[in-house]
Amino acid sequence: MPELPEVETVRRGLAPAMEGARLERIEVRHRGLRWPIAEDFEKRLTGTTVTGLGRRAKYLLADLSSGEVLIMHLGMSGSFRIDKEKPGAFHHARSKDEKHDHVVFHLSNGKTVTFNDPRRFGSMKIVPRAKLDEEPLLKALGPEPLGNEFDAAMLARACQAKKTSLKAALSDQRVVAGLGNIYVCEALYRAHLSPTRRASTIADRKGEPNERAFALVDAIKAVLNDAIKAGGSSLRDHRQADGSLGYFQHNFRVYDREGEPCPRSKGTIKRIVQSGRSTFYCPACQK
DNA sequence: ACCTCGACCTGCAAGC
DNA sequence: TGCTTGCAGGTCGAGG
Repeated sequence: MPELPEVETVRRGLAPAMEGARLERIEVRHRGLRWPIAEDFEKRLTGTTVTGLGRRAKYLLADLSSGEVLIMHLGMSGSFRIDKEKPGAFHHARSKDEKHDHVVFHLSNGKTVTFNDPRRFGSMKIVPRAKLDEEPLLKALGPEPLGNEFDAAMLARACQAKKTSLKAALSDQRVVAGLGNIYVCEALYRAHLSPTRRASTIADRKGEPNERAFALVDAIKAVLNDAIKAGGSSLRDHRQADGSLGYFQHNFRVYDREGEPCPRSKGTIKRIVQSGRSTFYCPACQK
């Protein structure tokens, strides 16, 4: 579920609860995430204060007063929940939703932040801040799509020598960091570009961006900004409900709409498989 | 060096 | 109703 906009929405939801709070107690109920949670995880976190909560691509980065950084990834099915610990309250029986609560952060402000992840593709890792730029998880990541370094010239250069499809290139976190299956489909739709088109066709022989590269960069930025905006409003709704973060509904134009009419042409949305993942697009208006 | 594919997990919906 | 199958928003590492 979580691509860049969802992770950013989670970050914005968690920041008010976590920033400035001390981690009083860490409860790890299941160490078997994508990689096992380190044996010294609880010890390294307990007693430190979260000084800031940031994001790089789909990773959440919690800055700690200990001089370390907690790196978290939501995988496919991860989410966070904020609960207010009511002193002396009965705790109700564990519901089905709590079955996959793997890590619980008990904060000094009386709140708890719980990481839930049914499929356990998520991950958590602590690294010294001084070593963050050598961190293998982050080192190979391409530019942030909403940052200034991400532009048509850069994208064209990155795609110039590629033999793969545009879909595969945009899904590659080394080319641009934070897009996933949904937003790649949505961005290509907005840019009127076919997911099967060779990535190198957004550049000329010299690697200079062409019209398609400019359209694509604009589409990527627009679709991400729209989704973050939608996430912001869903945040307000969700917080009152059950505090769960990481999940919100928006209207995709092509994703998961196989067989439906194209919103802007006479075409019908088609589903194909590219490198093992579903791609949705309109063959009539995406060239 | 590049690219594709299987593997890691659980849950859910569709089909029989 | 129950079983089986396929599919899911990610990414790493093996193998071509």
